[in-house]
Order: sequence, then structure tokens, then C-alpha cells
Amino acid sequence: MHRRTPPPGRAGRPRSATADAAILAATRAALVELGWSKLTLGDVAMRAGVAKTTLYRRWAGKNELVVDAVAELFDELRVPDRGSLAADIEGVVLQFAAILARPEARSGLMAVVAESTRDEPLRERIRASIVERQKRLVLEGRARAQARGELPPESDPGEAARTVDLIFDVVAGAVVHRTLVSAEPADEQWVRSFTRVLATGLTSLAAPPFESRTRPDSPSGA
Amino acid sequence: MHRRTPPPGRAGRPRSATADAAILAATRAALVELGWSKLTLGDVAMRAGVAKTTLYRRWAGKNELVVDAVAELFDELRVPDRGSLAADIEGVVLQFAAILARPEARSGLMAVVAESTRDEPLRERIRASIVERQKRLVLEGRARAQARGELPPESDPGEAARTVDLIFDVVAGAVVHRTLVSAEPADEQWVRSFTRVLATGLTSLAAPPFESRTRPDSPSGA
DNA sequence: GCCATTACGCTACGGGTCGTATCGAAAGCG
DNA sequence: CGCTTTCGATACGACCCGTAGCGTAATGGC
Repeated sequence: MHRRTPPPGRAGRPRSATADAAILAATRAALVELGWSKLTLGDVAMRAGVAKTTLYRRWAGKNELVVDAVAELFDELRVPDRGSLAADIEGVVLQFAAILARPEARSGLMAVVAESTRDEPLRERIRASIVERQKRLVLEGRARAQARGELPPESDPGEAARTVDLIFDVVAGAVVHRTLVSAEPADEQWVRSFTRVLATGLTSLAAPPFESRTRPDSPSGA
Repeated sequence: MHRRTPPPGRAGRPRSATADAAILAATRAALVELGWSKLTLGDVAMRAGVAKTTLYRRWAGKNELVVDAVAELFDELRVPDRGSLAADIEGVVLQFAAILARPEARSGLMAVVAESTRDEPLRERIRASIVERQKRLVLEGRARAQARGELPPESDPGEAARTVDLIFDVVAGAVVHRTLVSAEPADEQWVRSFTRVLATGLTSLAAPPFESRTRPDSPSGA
């Protein structure tokens, strides 16, 4: 979880797990009060009641610290079984939107993503601790929809993986853009409209073999 | 365009327009070489060949400067008339993806968006100089689709505005998430898959009273 | 229980950036 | 030609960074 991990089996005084939690909580509090740019590690250390040097022993810098602090916000994400693909998507999107409505997530998430464009290890860190967890939800929802018969079972595994990636980018991207760029809440009305478009597009494309979609008078299909 | 605008009608030495272009170009160059976090205004001034004080006379700070520098990248966006809604969306998305593939856009755009979560004037600045320009493309593409008969003419203007906002968040959000978070190129294959899902979802939802194009066995009336 | 080992709190430090103030020179406008 | 405003240059205090050094606290091995 941390960037600077001590060799685990060794002897000596162990690292305080209490300090870890205090530091991450203090980081989120500082994100709320100060935002990303004005957040300083010295301030975080003071809030957490630890020395600044302790912070540098565990994290390489501001980026890594904030990634860990924000990642914990996404722990609560679950896929509620609401009986249909559309309803399931609605549930997940609403949870995702609720997290992004919190100021500590808004301030921190996009900032570290921006930093990650020039820092490959940081990007991998974000992928492993935040993105991958979200993508698992898409896989779970897809499996349920297949079990219900709303989506066909995966034929080509490569094609299936690409589809999951596509859905993930569409869902997460739309919610993020709505809340952070358009700066309007992803409330129930919006989520319902969005879900309807996405679910319709997915099922309409996946259900027919491909050709019968555009031309009702196609000779080859029947 | 600038944050600190001099009273335009007054006398005295006018501001150098050459310096403006040089500063914005230098900002983009610094974004490519250094990224957002390591970009310093002193460095930009040196690259542009102007004094640091000149920079502060025109822009309030790093945020506003980078917004203007990045906004110019989106000037080239156009809606190519390719004959169908799906093809038009594909064209716009490909252009958008091409811009986001440039490092100066990747580094700068998300950073200022992150900053804007705690800076309302900055958010308004981004909206006016970047987002609004993009949204006009959606309106243009929508009008063409209506003229072709692919989309019904707008019935409720409020509902139409909400739909445009939704489409915009989905398109821009998906491309941004694909290129910056998933860090994979929005190439032609991806854009085609994405466009197919979106266009299908839109037409299938908007068109039911039009033609029965989705389900050949659909009972046409009720 | 003693000792090696590691983490911790604290302080101090050089280095860098920030944003501003100041001043003399330059460039338009009437 | 005077008035006005910008420009370049320099200097400045303030802040934060990231690390080093040191004495102390907490473990595990023996």
C-alpha cells in the first residue's frame, strides 16, 4: 500500500498502524479545507500529530500520499442486485456519484490523475488501488446480466475484455465529467437518463447478431 | 481572454500582442517538458523572453495562464459532415482524441480541472473558453441529425437541453477517461465501438415513433 | 534482562519558488 | 512634446521542500 515499505520480516520497532490511519485521515481533512495545491506535507503531519520525517519515511511524496488517502474512499463500492442490468448500473453509478460529491475526492482524484500523465509509476499505483477495484464492479454486473439473459455469454474473450473496458470508460468518464467539469450533480434524474442510453445501446447491439439492427428489410438475417 | 485586462480605451503604451503569443507558446512548451507540477512562472517567462513581472500583469497565476494556453488547442475542433449521425460523432471524437493525445493537453487540462473544484472563477473560465466551445459541436451535430431525420425535432426545449448536456458529458468524459485514466489510445477501433453504442442508444430511445429499426419482430403499434 | 535494530519526534538547514515592490527606460496617444 | 501605461530588471521576505542529524522509544533475538 505504501511506496516505501520496510522489509517485513526484520527486527526492530514496528511502524505504528495508528499513525497510518491518522495520516490518511489528516490528508483527507486537509484536502477538504485546503484543496490539492495548497496542501502541504508539513500541515498534514501537524494535523496527524506526527513528525514530518515520519511522513517521508512512508510515502515518497504528496502524490503517493493522496492516492492512498483517496483510494480508501472507494472501498465502500458494491454492486447491488436490483434485478436488471439497467437498475444495477443505476445503483453503481449513484454510489460512484456520491463518492465524487465529497470534496476530498473531487480535489484529490483529478489532481493525481493529472500528475500521473508524467509519472508512470504513479499511474500504475492509481490503476492498482483505484481503477482496478472499480472495473471489477463492471465485470460483476456483466456476469449478472449474462445470468439473467440480458447479455449473451461471452463468445470471444478478447472482444469481451474490450467491451468491459469500453463500458468502464463510458460510465466512469461520464460521471466524472458531469460532476467535475460540468459541475452539476449526478442526481437520480441524470443517472436514469444516462443509464437508459447506455443500457439501450448495449442490449440493442449485443442482442441481435449485428446486421439486423440498421436495416429492417435486410434479406440475409431471417 | 486574460484575467487582468487593462481598461481598453485608455491611452499609454499598449500591451505587446507578440508577448502574449510567446507566453502562451512557452507555457505549452513548458507543459510538454516539465508537466504541470514542475512548471514555474519564472521558467515560462524566461522561455518567452519576457520579464516575470510582465506575466503577473496579465494573468493572475499559473491556473489562469494554463487555461488560456490549453484553450487554444481546442480552436481547431470542427464538425465534419460525413452523412450520418454515427459518422459525425466518430469524426468529432477522433479530433478530440487527437488533441488529448498531445502531452501539453494531457498535462494541463486535468490539472486545471482539479484546481477548479476549489476555485469557482477558474471553473467559469474553463467553462467559457473550453467547454462551451465543445458543447457547440454537440448542438451542431444534433441539428444535422435532425435535418437528416435521424433524430426527431426538439419537442420540449428543456428536455432537449438536458439531452445535449448528457451527450456532451458522455462523449467528452469517455474520451478523457480512456486517454488519461486508462491511458490507452482512443484509436479508430475504440472510437467505432464507442460511437456504435452511443448512437444506438440515442436513436433507439428517440426514434420509437419513427421506424421500427431495433426489433424486426416488434409489434409495431402498441 | 541485555543488545542490536528499527521507528519516532524534534530541530535545523540549503535550495527553490512565490508574488510584490521599485525604478528607469521605452512606446504609444493627443 | 508631455502624459500615460507597459516593459525589463533586480531585489526582497515569506513559504515550502526534502534531508540530515541526534537523542529517545519500542520491538525481537539471544
